[in-house]
Amino acid sequence: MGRGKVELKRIENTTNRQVSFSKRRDGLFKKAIELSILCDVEVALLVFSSSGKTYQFSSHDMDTTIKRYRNEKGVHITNNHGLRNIEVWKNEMDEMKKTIDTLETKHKHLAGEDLSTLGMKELKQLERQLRIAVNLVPFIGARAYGSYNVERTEIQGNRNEFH
Amino acid sequence: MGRGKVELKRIENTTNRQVSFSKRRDGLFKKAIELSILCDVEVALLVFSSSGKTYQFSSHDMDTTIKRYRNEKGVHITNNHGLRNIEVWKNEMDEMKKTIDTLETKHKHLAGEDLSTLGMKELKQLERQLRIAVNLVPFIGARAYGSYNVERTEIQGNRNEFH
DNA sequence: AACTATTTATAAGA
DNA sequence: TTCTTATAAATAGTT
Repeated sequence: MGRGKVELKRIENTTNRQVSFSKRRDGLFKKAIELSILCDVEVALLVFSSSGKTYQFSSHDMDTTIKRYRNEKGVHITNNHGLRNIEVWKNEMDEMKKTIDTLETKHKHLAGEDLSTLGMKELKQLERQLRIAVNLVPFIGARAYGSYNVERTEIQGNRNEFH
Repeated sequence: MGRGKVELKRIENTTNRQVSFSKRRDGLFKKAIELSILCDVEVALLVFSSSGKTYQFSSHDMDTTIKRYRNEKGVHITNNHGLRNIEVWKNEMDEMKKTIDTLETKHKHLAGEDLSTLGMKELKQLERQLRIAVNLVPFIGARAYGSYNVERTEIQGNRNEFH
């Protein structure tokens, strides 16, 4: 729209380019403002000149508009990715919680607590394991420290039988 | 530029407003593209229609351009909120990992494994705990099942003493 | 979605 | 630069 048509490519003449920039920049901002008012929409426009100057317009609030853009983008790309990662993390944490639960239960059983939840079979197995361990401890102790006094506690299971 | 001049205010007729939006939006994006190419400058344009659709153009890269804007504006107040949450999660997971490690080690000790890492004091304590447990099991078994045959395994610690 | 009468933007010239 | 002006481009209202 001028005395001659212009090709859509960088204007090589520096002066012409700068003059065109000035005119077209003003025009663009005017159009952006018009669009936002006439059509009642949210518009944000950022222009950085090659000399480093910043020109901006935002019909609402630049940061809010940028956030809105980021959110919409994020929902598409980042969020899917991020959510999936979070999902993985959650699962990992759930697994860890289960592991901790299992270990705590086993630990309690080996410490003679909460045995009422065990069946006969499990109890027998636990007893066997405890007997092996209780025999192993003084053996290891002796090997490690030479002198190792075993506890004098009576082993109840050796004296009493239940039928 | 049409059959009539338009006042710079919201077009009240919905149809007209939407048609104008469509035409002017296309025009604005065209102008933005032309400016960036002809004058070789960085341009970013965001438009959100009232119906929620997002239209965007950026001559370089939207995120880079937004960052450039933020830098110039000195807005370094990024959302550390999300990162902080992730940090909390990470710490929580680290704690859980530690808990699992500890429980696994204890579990091994109670099962008579890895005892060489224990000192004399810990060995004695472990032995005491095991004796209590091994006595407790048949007692619980009898209470729960009435008839409970104790294992016949000899308790080594009862026969041998280490000095 | 096309058309077209007008307005608006702007390239080149002064 | 800024102003002017011829012409290209955009678009409001119409079909």
